[in-house]
Amino acid sequence: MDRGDHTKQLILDTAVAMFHERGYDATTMRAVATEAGVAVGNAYHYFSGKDELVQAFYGRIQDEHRARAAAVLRETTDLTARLRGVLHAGVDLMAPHHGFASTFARTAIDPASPSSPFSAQSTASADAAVGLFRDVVEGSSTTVPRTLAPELPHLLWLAYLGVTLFWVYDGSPGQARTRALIDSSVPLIVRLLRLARLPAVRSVVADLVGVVRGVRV
Amino acid sequence: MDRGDHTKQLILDTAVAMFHERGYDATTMRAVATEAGVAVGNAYHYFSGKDELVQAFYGRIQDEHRARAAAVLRETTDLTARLRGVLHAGVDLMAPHHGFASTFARTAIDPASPSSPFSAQSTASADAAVGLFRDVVEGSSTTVPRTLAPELPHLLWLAYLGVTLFWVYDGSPGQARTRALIDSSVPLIVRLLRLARLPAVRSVVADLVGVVRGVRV
DNA sequence: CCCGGAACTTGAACACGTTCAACTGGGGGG
DNA sequence: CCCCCCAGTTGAACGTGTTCAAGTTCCGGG
Repeated sequence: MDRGDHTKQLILDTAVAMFHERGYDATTMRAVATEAGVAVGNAYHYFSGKDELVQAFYGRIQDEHRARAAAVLRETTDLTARLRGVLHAGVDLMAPHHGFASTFARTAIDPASPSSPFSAQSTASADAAVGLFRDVVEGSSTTVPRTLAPELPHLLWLAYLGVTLFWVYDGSPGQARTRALIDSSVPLIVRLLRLARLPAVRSVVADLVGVVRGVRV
Repeated sequence: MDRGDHTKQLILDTAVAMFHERGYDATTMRAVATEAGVAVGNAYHYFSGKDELVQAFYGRIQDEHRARAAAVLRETTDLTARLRGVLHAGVDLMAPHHGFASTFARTAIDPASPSSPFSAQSTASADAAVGLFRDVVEGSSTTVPRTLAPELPHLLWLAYLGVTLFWVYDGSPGQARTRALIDSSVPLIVRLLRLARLPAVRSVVADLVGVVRGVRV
């Protein structure tokens, strides 16, 4: 633990508090530095830019999500409940921060940004996320068709990203529509998995797996 | 035609040229104004900000896409060919601008931005796009299941947005992977439409339609 | 011919994110 | 005990997007 770690946390906490109070754009680096009692240049000693403050904050949420998801997975082996629980846990955690969610989406969408889910810098956290959905599936009482099994965790991760994107756009009170989306689409996904066993559907699923495999980097 | 329309076009043309030469960030409003032979304030008289230059440029591409798509639809009634043709036309048009595509994605992803596909300002162009996919389906020789028909154009538009997002991330030469994605997923979509008639699949489709209807604004 | 106003044009000024050369202080080697 | 080193810290300075009060040009009506 270096000398400056306390300062770093202080700056981050101050920034997050101000993001909530005023929003991202209205929070200036000067104001964050002043409020935290440091010089503006010092903030840049710990964070390479304003974006990185948001990234660091999102990193905290991801850690917390993994922890809460693990708790959910300990409770049940029902696939629907597991998937639903993990997705809801994510939405629960992000809910207080919906106000500046669009800011994070804006930087995350840029393929060149380190905070993009598909960037080299995010490989570790992306792998962790895919691993989480692997746990969701493998620890469940539902057996997944062989052809689909290897791709399913990655597919569910993409679905989670999609839900997150929907959440960003969701202006309904308490993001109720995102909750509704999860509650209606999770059972649907599980039903689709059962359907994938039908002979008539199988070859389509095989092709679908091929497409998804092609999308992977 | 107002007095200043020529100036407006000149500024936009200059900006687009400079975006290609130097990229978005390295193109300053001062440089655009100087190069176009106007004062910086004048550029702001015609465009409310740097974003709007990109938006205006994208508007041009959308118009061109509609025109080329119409040409494709005149040629064939085969649904696969129609859908494939319309998607490829879009990728063809955007191809020369892949370099600063991420810039556009960055502003378009913000729900508060006028250039977001889901914003109030984009309603007209979104309706036009959904209408385009309605033409794709209705002018084809394939008959679509009744339950699915009302939602299909909107669904295909969302798929198109997805393809566009994939294209933004596609670093392969000539965005070949996006082409491959289109070529493999379009026949898959058409097969899924046929599959939707199976009694065992029907109720799932009904639920799927319900989810999609819930996603709509 | 003149005048009023609207469209158009100007560039200095502002606040911002970011950089960087200079400074400080405390801990470890001589 | 001293000195040196470097992580930690400073704030002025740079270039940016954007604003705005002030000018200029142009057209239509009196």
